[in-house]
Amino acid sequence: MLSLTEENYLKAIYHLSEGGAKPVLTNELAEAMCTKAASTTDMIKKLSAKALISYEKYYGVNVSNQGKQAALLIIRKHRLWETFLVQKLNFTWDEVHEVAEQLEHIQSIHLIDKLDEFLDFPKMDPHGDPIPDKKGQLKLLPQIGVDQLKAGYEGIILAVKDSDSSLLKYLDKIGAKPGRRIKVIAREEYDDSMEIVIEDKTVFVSKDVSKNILVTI
Amino acid sequence: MLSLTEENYLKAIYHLSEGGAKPVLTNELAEAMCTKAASTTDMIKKLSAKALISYEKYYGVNVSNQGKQAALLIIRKHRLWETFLVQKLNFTWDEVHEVAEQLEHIQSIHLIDKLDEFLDFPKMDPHGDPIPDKKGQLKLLPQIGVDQLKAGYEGIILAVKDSDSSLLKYLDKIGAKPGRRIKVIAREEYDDSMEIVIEDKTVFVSKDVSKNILVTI
DNA sequence: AATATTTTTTAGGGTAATCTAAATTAATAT
DNA sequence: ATATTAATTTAGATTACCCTAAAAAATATT
Repeated sequence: MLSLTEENYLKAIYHLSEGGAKPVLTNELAEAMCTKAASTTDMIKKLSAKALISYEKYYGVNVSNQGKQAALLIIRKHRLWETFLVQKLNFTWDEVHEVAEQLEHIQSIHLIDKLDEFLDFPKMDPHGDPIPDKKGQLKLLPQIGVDQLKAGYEGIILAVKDSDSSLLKYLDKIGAKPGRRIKVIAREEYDDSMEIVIEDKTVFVSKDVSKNILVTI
Repeated sequence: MLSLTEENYLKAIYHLSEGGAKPVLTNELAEAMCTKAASTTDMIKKLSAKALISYEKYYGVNVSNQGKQAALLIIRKHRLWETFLVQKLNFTWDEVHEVAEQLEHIQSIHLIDKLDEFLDFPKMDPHGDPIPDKKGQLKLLPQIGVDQLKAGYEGIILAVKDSDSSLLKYLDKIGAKPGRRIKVIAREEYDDSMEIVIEDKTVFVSKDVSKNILVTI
C-alpha cells in the first residue's frame, strides 16, 4: 500500500517520463512536486525500494512495469472522478482538478469499478484525456496541436494541454471542449495566429492558445 | 484547516459526547481511536488550542460550538457519501462504511453541496441516521429500540445502532432496513426475545438484535 | 485517614516527510 | 587536462503523530 505522498510522487514521475525514453531527473521531479531536491532523493529511494521505479545515483529514474500499473490506476481514478464531477455534479471544467487530486487517493478498487460502471465506462475525461480501463490499458488516438494544422483542415478536439486556470476558462468561453469539431479557416504566417471555427463559432486565437488545443484528424 | 487525524478525533469526541452531558474521558477516547492514552492527551491539547473542544486536565473534554459545527460537517459528508454509494453505485449496506470513512475527509464544500443536490437533499443515510443540512442542522425523530416495545406496537425503522458487520448482514437478511414497517407480535418475558414482523416477514430475534433496531412510533 | 489502585499526564523516543547546509559527483569551460 | 559550475546526495534538524515508561493526580479500599 502506498502513502498519499508516494502516490503523488509516482504519478509525477510517470507523467514526466511519458513519451520520453530519457530518465526523470531529480531536480525536474522536485520542481514538479514543489519540494526540494533533497526531499526528492529520499522519496526516490523509497519508491525504488518498493520496486516501482529503477534508480541509478546521479543518473535518474525510470518507472518499472509495476510502477506503471500503479500510476495508471491513480490516473484512472483521477479521470473517472473528473468525469463524475462534470457529468453528474455539473462542475465546470476548470473546477474539477483540485478535487480530483484528493479523490484519486481513495483506496477501494470496488468503488472505482462501480463508478466506472455508473458513468457507463467512459473512454475520455472532460479534458479529453484517455481513461485507463480496469486492466490499466490506455487507448490513444493520434493527436496534434491546432497550431500544426494548415488552413482548411479540421479535426475533433481531444484535449487541452495546459492546466492553467485562466487558459481553461478562456477555452471554455470559446467552446473549445473535447469532442467538439474544429476547423482552421486561415493562418497568419507572421505570428501563427489563426482564424478557427469551433462548432459554429468563429474565433481568432494566438499560437499560445492554438498549440494547447489538441485534436485528432 | 484540520488534518485528517484531527478530524477523526473530533468526530469521535462528538459521537462519544452525544446525548450525555458528561465530559469525554481520555481513556474512552483512546479506545475509540485505537490509540494509547498518551497520544490522545497530545491530540486533546491540539484540538483545545484550536478551540474545537474545551479541556480541563484530569477531568475530560467537551465539544465547543465551533467543534460541533466542524463535527457535523464531517458527519454530513460521511452520510451523504454513504447515501451516494448505496443509491447510485449499488453498494450493499455493509460495504459503505469503510469507503465513506475516507471520502468524508475530502476538502470541498462545493463538492458536498453539489452531491447533496444530486441526491435530492436526502434527510437520512442508508442506516437511517439523519443527515445534517448545509447549516449543520439535524432533524431528529424520537427513536426507541425495538426491545422497548410491547406486543402489538409498531413503528418505522429509523436506524440500526451497532456497526458490526455480521450484525448488519443479519439485519439485511431479515429485511431490517430504515424506512420499513415493523410490528411486535409477542415478547418472551424470560429472555426478552421477540416475534416481530418486518413488512410481511415474521422473524424471531434475541434482545441483542432487537435493541439495535431503532424505530419511531 | 492512610494506603492502594486507576486514570491521566509528562518525558523521552521513533517514523514519515519535509527542510537547509555541506559534501560529493558529473558536466562544462577554459 | 584541469578548473569551475551545476546537479545530486548526504547529514542533521523539524513537525505531526504515534509509542513506552515514569510521574502525578484522582478515586477507591481498608
